Formats: sequence, structure tokens, C-alpha cells
Amino acid sequence: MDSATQILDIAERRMRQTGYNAVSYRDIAAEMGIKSASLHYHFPKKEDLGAALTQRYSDNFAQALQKIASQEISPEGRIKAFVDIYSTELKQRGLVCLCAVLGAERDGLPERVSGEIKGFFNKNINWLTQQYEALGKDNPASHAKTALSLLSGAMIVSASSNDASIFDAAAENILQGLD
Amino acid sequence: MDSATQILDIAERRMRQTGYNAVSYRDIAAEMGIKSASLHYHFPKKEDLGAALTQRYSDNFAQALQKIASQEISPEGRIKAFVDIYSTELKQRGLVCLCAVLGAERDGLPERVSGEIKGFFNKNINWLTQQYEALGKDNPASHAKTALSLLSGAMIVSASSNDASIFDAAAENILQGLD
DNA sequence: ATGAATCTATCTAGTGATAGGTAGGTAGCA
DNA sequence: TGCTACCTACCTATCACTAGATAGATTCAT
Repeated sequence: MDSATQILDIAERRMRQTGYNAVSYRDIAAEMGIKSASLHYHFPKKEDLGAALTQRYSDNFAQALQKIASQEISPEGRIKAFVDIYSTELKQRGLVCLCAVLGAERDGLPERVSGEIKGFFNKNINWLTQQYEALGKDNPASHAKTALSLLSGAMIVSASSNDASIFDAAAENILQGLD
Repeated sequence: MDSATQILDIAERRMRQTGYNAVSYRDIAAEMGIKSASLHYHFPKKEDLGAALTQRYSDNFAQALQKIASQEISPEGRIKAFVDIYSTELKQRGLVCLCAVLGAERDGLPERVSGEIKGFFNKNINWLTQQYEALGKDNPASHAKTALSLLSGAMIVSASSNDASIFDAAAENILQGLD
């Protein structure tokens, strides 16, 4: 596999477990079996790594949402698919959304990183707003903000409590609200 | 003011802005106008500071919940008071719940700290469950888990997006659900 | 087709800054 | 006379980051 991709994969997983500042070039390099200096060839500064990471994450997510929106399914089905993305990540990999984790560290991040996070939340809210609008909800933006907040919080509370029922309750709540 | 208290106050504020690992003894000491070595007199290891911090936070919160529960108000009023605690902190101080922030860093924290966070979430859920039970909701625990997740996530998404309407939507959603 | 030049991805070896933490001393107060 | 709360001075480990070398693959001119 491409080294840059491998670096991003390892950094992403670790940051989603411990946050931005707890992840070091040495740790990533050690896991890859190379020297930390070599990482700087691919990502000169940690800020570059952080920005590339959040950008890739945000882009991948946007692509997934695009794909869901292009399918001939109901708005209900789309929102369910949205919830499933988060659910699968948490249950199969034990990972919280990257932007939710980094968002918690907001004032300790390089601006390029926090800017990407802001963009990620914004894109998610816009997409969800469209779905709630299609559902005929009034104040669809409010529904969207609530759904995103709920999923983000549920991943954090559920993961740090080591209690899957917390995320389940949140997911159920969103799906119930689709009638 | 008592030095230990002052240390905890500064550490708490900073950790709620940047997370656990971004806060250093040097930064705290500089803000107090003393030397970092002096902090070790009060909290020998950073782990001790982290544990004291989360414990104090959790205890203060439990006390506030106790007070609310002792007042002769409806379960609706109690849940509203609960939401108001978070709302006031975010709007007047720009601060996210300490345990929500640290929960995001779950795997990068000393165990004593992550244990306290777990306890905090648990206490909150139990308290909320009692209120939803008094309200006659079925599956009150699920309502409680959802409400706590929603508030925690809304603070993070709202703060890192610098958009108060996100938290407002979440708070409104909880209050609407009380009928 | 071959030798020269260049590129890629790593290495060794190191920098200065900062992290948490320690030892031992001291001024002021009960 | 102790005790509290600080100090100076220092330690070791780790941080992000850099310089310069190198081995191997690729490209290109003759």
C-alpha cells in the first residue's frame, strides 16, 4: 500500500481513539516499522498531516452522502443509511467520528484542522437538512442539527462508557422520529 | 484563593477548551505566576491533577442534580433545569462539558481519569432516567441516554462550529419531548 | 542499449523546545 | 520549631522537525 495512505490510516485510527495531541510521529512510524523522520517526507509538519487527514475524512464522507442521495430510496431510508455509517464504524471498529473527537479539542488544533472540522459538520447538517425537508418536516435545519449532535455525542458517551446501549438508544431515537 | 483550587480552575477551563493532553503544568503555572515545579507540591503527577479535576467536576454536578431533585418542581422542570446547566456553561463561558471533551480522548487518558468520566456519564443517565420515569415515559433509560448524548454532542458541534443555533436546536428538542 | 542524471523513499544523526517530574533549599507563618 | 508553599536547578524522555546521505528505481540523452 501507498505509504502516505498507510500513514493517514494509522494516524486516523489513533486520533479517533486518543485525540490529536496524543498522537506522535514516533508512534505512527513505529507501527509502520520505519523511522519518524521518514514521515516528514510525506507530511512535513504535523499540521499538514492533520489537515490531510480531516480533508480526506470529510471528502470520503461527502462522497458517501452523495452516493446515498443518488440512490432511489426514500428520505427515511437515506437518514437510516446515514445513521448506519456511524453505527458501523462504532460497532465494528470501536471508533468515534474523527471530527467529533477533534471538535472536542477545538482550541488546541491548528486552524487548518479546525476549519476542516467546521466544514465537515456544516456539510453533514446541510445534507441532513435536505432529507428532513424532503420528509416535509417543518424546521428541517433544526432536525438536522439535532440528529448530527445526537450521533456525535452518542458515539463519545457510548465509547467512553463502553456501553453500546447508549448509541443504540440514540440511533433508535432518530429512526423513530422519521414518522 | 486556595492554590489547589486555583490550579483546578485553570486546568479545568483549559482542558475544556483543548483537551487533556494539550494542557501542561508550565502553562497552568505561568497563568498563576508561579513555577511549574510548585504545581507538583499540590498534584504530584498529572494523573493526580486529572483525577482530582474530574472528581471535583463530577461531585459538583451530582450536588447540583441533588439540589434540583430536592426542589418541589415537576419532572419537566427538573429536566429543563438540567439542560440549563449545560446551556449556561456553553453560552456564558463558551465551555463544553469537561467529561464530554475528555471522553473524546478516552484511550489517551490515565485509567483513574477515564473511570471518573464513566462514572459521571453513569450518574447523569441514572438521574435523568428517574426524571423520565416520573414523567411516565416508557423506556425512561433510553430517553435519558438520548438526552445526555444529545447535549454532549451539541456542545461539541456547536462550539467547534461557533454556531449557537446548533445547541439551541438540541435543547429545544429535549424540551419539546417532555409533553 | 547504455551510461548519466534524477527522483523516491527511506536512513542516520542530530537540533532545540518542551514535557512531566525530582531534589533540596528557604521564607514566612502557626 | 515545624509546616506550608513556594523556589532554584536540574533530570530524563519525548516532542516536532531538519540536514545530509544513500540505495534503488526511473527517465533520458546519446
